[in-house]
Amino acid sequence: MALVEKLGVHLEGRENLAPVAARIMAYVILTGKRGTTFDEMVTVLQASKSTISTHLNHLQDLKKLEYFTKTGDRKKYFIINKDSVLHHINEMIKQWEEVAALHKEMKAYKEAINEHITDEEEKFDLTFHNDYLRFVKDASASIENLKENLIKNKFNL
Amino acid sequence: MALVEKLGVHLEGRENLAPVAARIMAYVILTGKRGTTFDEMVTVLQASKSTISTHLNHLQDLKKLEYFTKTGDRKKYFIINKDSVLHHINEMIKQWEEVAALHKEMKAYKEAINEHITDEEEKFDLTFHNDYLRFVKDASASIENLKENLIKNKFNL
DNA sequence: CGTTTAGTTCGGTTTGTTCCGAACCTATTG
DNA sequence: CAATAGGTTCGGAACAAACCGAACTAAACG
Repeated sequence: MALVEKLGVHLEGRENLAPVAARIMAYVILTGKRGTTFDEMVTVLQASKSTISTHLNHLQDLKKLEYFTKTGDRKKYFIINKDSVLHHINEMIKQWEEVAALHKEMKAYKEAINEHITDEEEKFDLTFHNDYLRFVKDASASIENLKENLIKNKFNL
Repeated sequence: MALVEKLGVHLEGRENLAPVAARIMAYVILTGKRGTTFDEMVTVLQASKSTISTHLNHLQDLKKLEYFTKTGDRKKYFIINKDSVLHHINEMIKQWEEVAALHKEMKAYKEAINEHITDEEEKFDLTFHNDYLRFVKDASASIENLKENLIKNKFNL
């Protein structure tokens, strides 16, 4: 349980989730493949049914959780999304593309203004955006690479 | 101003900053090296002096902003921290180290439990943590690499 | 030494988030 | 068909954050 809390705090900041939502994730991760049920979470996390219900649905919408069932059993057994690592990588790539697009827009804005300025000293310095763009480009490339490797490894096992 | 808002929204989510704090960052970035003053931000961002003051100090504590002065002028001219790209990279590395440490702790916890389980089927599956650890390790390595390159380029210019 | 400039501090209001309980829904079971 | 299991939905309470205005400080100017 100490680990659940610790991991919970981490996830709360990192993925910005509500406290209970983060604890659900933490608990599900630490429970592993046996899966955990709605009732178990209500008991163990000491939260109300409504809170668990809401967050559980939200986490499924975000594709962070999924569940399996057992024949002759109405309960759902929640586990983390099987390709959450891959999903996470894709999210990162998407975010970095967004950042790159923003920097390009800012650069274009500054370049447009620079055209109307004669004094070289007054002109916008673009190195910040250039540095950032290179950084993002390289970072994206290496993440993309990791993604490929991960996919390969998945099918070679 | 549309760009300030757009970039503001982005920074708000990404660095989790308060709305006005994010807009300050956005405005400072888009103003560039000429720098922007307290008063200018009060006017242009349409926020109170107290709000600007508080956030400005907070952003300086976080090393996101710094200022320069002009002789015979009491105002401070705010600009983004000169090595914010580097700072950002270091933050990322630190965060990933944290993630790695957590995964190691979870793995250790699961391994300890596995020892007391005889049925192979019931044992915790550790591939998730192993995948994640490899991912983090590789990601850290490539970011570390980018950092080196960036530093080299800075001094070769 | 009174006034202006540049900014800080504090208390309070507004706004937003997070969680809960109670009522409700829909299968299944005795 | 009443009861139970396994949830969902909604209104509101409790708490936290973000922001503001007013009063304040500290340096510099006239």
